[in-house]
Amino acid sequence: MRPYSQVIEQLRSVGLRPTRQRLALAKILFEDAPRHVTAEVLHAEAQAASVPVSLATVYNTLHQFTEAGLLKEVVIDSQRSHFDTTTTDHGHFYFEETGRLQDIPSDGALLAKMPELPEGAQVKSIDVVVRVSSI
Amino acid sequence: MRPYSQVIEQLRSVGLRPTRQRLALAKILFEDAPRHVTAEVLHAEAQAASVPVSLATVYNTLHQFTEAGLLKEVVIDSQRSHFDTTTTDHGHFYFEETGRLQDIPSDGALLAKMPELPEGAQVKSIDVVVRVSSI
DNA sequence: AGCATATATTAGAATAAATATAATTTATTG
DNA sequence: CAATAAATTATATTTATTCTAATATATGCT
Repeated sequence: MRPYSQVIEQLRSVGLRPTRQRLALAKILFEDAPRHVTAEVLHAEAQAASVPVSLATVYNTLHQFTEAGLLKEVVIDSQRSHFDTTTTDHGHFYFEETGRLQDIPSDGALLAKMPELPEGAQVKSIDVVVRVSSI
Repeated sequence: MRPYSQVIEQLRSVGLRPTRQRLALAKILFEDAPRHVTAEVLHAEAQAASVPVSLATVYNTLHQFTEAGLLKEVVIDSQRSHFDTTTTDHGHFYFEETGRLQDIPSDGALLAKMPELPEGAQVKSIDVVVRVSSI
């Protein structure tokens, strides 16, 4: 069993050293993926798992993992950043009461047709958020 | 010509007094609608139009107008809030280089099918953001 | 292995958007 | 026009995030 070898390889392939902190955060993030985290949540979970990692490193790591294609940033509210271990195209349910995120199966929220793009524009991503209330 | 009477009525109907500041901000917002603003932009435009209004009031007003259904909040990036004078359902193009927002005509980004909702959940809104780059 | 160096991590300071506070001003109602 | 309820304001505060510069760690070379 080489539990980290895959992540180590992925990190190396994007020029990131497999440090103790990055590996520990990767473990938390991916061992029960798919999941969604904020920086604060990930930091708290690291502390709880006795992994001493600073909040600055959590932020750095989330952004580096996102650049490396291991995570995807999900824009849900304008006040905190959310990251998703599922990097393929898909939408999200956002539960307003709890703040919880849930993936929408990829066939469940496709656009009926691609809107006409302004001249010269190139699509970077299509983000779909279905805000739901449980009340 | 009673340029404000419609806004005054709308404010009254939601229990908001038609103050000098609210009317001035409404004028800026709606006289060349449809448009999108952030709090900072609206504040700057008010100053430029010699309407002395504090940033706190701009924030209050944007939220009150949103509650009243005169504006719609658009979540584009996690760091500043955007507001849209168009309150009907529609998506947005977001130009990454310039930060500019552009409405997608309502027939241009409809979901192919409504994703299956979790039990007891009620849809509040469906937000579609197409991030585009001009490079 | 040991050393040099490039890269990471960290605590803490700094920044920026947004909200809260409490005093003052303004709009409404009688 | 007075009473009062609501709104505005300057300022302080909060919160998420980024920056900084010092320290620590990983890597490559011998």
